[in-house]
Amino acid sequence: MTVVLSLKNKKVAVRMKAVSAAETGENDRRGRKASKETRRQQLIEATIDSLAKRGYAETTLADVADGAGLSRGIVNFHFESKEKLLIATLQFMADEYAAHWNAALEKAGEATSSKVWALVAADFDRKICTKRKLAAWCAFWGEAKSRPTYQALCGARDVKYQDLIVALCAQLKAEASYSYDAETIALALSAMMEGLWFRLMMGDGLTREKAHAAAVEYLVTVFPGHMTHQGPK
Amino acid sequence: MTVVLSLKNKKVAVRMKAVSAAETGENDRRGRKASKETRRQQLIEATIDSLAKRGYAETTLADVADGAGLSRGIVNFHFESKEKLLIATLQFMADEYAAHWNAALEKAGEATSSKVWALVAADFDRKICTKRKLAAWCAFWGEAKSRPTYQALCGARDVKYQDLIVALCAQLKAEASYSYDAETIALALSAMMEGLWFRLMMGDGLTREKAHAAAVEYLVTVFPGHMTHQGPK
DNA sequence: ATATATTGAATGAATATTCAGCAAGTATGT
DNA sequence: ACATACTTGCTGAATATTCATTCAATATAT
Repeated sequence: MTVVLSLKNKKVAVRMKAVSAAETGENDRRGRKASKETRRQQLIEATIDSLAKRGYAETTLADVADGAGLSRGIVNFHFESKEKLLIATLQFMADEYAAHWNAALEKAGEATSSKVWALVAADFDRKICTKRKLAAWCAFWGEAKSRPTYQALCGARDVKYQDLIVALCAQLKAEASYSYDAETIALALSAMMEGLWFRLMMGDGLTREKAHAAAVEYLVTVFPGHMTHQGPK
Repeated sequence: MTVVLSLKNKKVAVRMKAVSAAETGENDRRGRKASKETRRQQLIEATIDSLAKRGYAETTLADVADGAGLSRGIVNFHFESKEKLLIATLQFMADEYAAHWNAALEKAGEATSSKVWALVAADFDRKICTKRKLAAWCAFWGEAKSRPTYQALCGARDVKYQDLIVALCAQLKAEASYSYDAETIALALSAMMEGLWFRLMMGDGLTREKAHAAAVEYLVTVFPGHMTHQGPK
């Protein structure tokens, strides 16, 4: 009903094209099928892609939107700002990571050694340990020091995780009277896993399997009474 | 009577004093005395500051110029572009790091164990291992995967370093017939040191000393025939 | 019909880059 | 000594670019 200026005729023509192009193919992404939550998730995935491919500094909303096959303004509609999209993305990865190691802990046996083994294995699981996700983590790490919000979510292994590792190491020490300080060993172990992640991300031909093997070697060496190369005793 | 130039708020005042400053002892930075190389170095230091303080994404040429107490156009005059300034900065840090561990290796004794000990100690030396520099490294890490130029310089421990560590581990193994695979141990060791760096940078109250102690604990455990907590045997 | 999701052009803010000009030094001529 | 032209480091306003954000128009679903 609203009357349009002369210039707008062009615009309309352009839009018509875009629409008909959209109708032809993909129902899944185009069309209005997607729920709000689905669309948010789709945008988060596109953000991880962009972070992995281009790094934090080069990640633009345009790239995210393109990656999701949607239009330019879409992010500001579903998230309020770029900043909020990035925080939601980081939050998602942190939640996923935490859920993953918690699940691994559930499935592990009662024995302390089984728990430690399971936690280490979880870190090198295909689901978590992909180049794509490691690269996205690393993109955030680079910015974390100067942004409290990121820092809180980025201590990839958060306080709860770190406390757990320390407690488990202390338990192992008590069981077999190893001589080392539990906190020191726990620090060394988790630092090593982070370093292995980092190397995987940088991708010098290091594989997940080799990285896991290095971590296992460490376990066997430090906890000889509890671990073998094949698994916990 | 000396001119103080630490406060950026007084930019105008400082600029005015350029003339009189030349007369005083301040001619190192102000005035026209600074050689091209000196000025480049000054700008590189300001860049490290900015990276450490604001992260890669938030580092602007304006901030670098302000940090150096110079004018806006200065970076494009001495370096050609922002990109080239950043590469020069990374190159500087990589050179400094390499020079540092090479020097440590020189000073170390002939024994293989002394060399390994020295390399580990070098990584946690005050000169290299400051929060400022670790933060700058981390800023580059985040971007490295998507930029070949950075990636080449960022494998903080480069090919030469990695080969050296592997060779030393193999040597120790031969001397005392440890059972592990030298490459695996070398990987674990260097990954752990990188992880410790990372944690120091994130700064959860971890100190250089504690980090070094964790690395030493590892050496003692893995090479019991060669190492003690106090040093190589 | 109304509400909701989506589009994409327009806007504006941030910031890298350019460049004409200034000033401090230096060389040459008188 | 002094003057003149020339070089070099530097400045900062102007320009160009990139990109997040906004919003009116439009499409789709209920």
